[in-house]
Amino acid sequence: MTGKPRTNNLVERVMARLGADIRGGRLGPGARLPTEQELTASMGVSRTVVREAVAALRADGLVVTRRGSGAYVADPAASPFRIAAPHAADLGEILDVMELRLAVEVEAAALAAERATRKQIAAIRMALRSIDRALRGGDGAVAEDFAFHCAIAEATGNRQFPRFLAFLGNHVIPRQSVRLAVDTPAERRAYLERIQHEHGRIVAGISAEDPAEARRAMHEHLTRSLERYRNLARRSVDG
Amino acid sequence: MTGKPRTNNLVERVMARLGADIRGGRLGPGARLPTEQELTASMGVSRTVVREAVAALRADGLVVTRRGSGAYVADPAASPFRIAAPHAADLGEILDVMELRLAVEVEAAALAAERATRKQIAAIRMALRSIDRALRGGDGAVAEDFAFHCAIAEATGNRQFPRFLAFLGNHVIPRQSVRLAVDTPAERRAYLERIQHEHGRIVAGISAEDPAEARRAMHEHLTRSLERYRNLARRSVDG
DNA sequence: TCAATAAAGTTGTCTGACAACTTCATCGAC
DNA sequence: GTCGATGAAGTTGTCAGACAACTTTATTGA
Repeated sequence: MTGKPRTNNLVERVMARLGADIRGGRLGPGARLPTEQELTASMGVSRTVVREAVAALRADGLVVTRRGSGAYVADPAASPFRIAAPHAADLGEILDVMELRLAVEVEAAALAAERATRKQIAAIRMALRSIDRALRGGDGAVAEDFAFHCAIAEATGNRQFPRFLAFLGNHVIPRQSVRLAVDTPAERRAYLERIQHEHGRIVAGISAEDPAEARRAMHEHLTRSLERYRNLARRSVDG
Repeated sequence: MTGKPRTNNLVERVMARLGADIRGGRLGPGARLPTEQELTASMGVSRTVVREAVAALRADGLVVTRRGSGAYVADPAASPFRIAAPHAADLGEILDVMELRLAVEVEAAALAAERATRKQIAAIRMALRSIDRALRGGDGAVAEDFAFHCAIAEATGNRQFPRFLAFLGNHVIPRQSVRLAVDTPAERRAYLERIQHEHGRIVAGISAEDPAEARRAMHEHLTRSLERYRNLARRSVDG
């Protein structure tokens, strides 16, 4: 029924079981975990393995340990927010995360329009020129595109924005790389040029210190990007 | 100079050192960590401690281990995004996170307006009535307010939004509780009524399937909230 | 009844050992 | 000389036992 364990790693097996008990609610906040002795017995592993598993769960913020007393399920309020790397296979999950990214970037553009320093605007402009250069070189300019968006996030003056984007960018920018394979060179050039036009409009909004315009421009830019990706998802599902 | 270690926990001490080496760039992605033997020697702890520290770092996604080969700094692209619970003392950090929340909630309102099912809209309306009831009972309705925002996040149909909000809500809703202490009862009632009026406008936008209006309403609502908090921060700093 | 004390239980740390696997140098055949 | 096989050394994974530090509970005594 349960099948063989997917991993040879004993620590992960113990982690998986305890993690499931916690997240599944069988062990509520504040509940005490089985003692190390009980776990070694019930799972047939050594204390070393149990302790490493608990150490990992502690690092995840799921449990706290009290010497002499036991290990307890942590208050969820104290555990940090995490977004695991979405499985590349799960298109739905990727789309969900992309929407979250859109939310963050749209506001970032508006904040950048309100607060960007001259230096930061110059950095954004430079990133835009880097994309131009890469495009003229026949490149997809994926890295340059990402750097451009990061420059805007930096210009918010809010450290959470670049942090968030830096994470998402690593996972959720299959844009060009995924898409370019299915297009003709002519379509591709047209597509990249339109992208760059959209970028230009975003920069104009920020430079003009017009948050509403910056927001609109970024929103349209990312909505189109999302829409393309959604079509791709539909296509790969239907046919 | 460095002072005594803040923790008695040896595992955390080793984690702190390795984590600092990694995040500080002294150990770049792909770099190999010192062997367990070297770490036991250089830090004067047992192998047990070193192994638990490495297990924790692995759980954090900072390190991957290869049996027979060594432990390596993970590709940052594979490590999950985390927002640690902001220190309550650090007002600037809280404001930063609140801006991130604003970004997410504004888009959530728009998505809810596009996609909410009848059932979801009913849930939002019910949450709104719960706030009403609590207010009439003389309560601050903090929990009910949070539930209202969560209901909107649910109505996006995107699981990432409620997840994100569920985390932030636990940390960043000192709104009323902080503020109410400094106001007269009359001011307080007026304030809460205006909040509720803003809520009503958000619901109207969502019900009318008008994303632009829902977005505007939510944006104004949260911007005011943020502004109040900013003033509070200024006040507590200046005087 | 209540406080001090003892005992049992639990996590934290140390030590030593072996298994499983990787890496690299050495050696031998061609 | 080149290339593959072999073996040794090094490294992580797991097990076992022990003691220290601390908490909780039960016992005892006033």
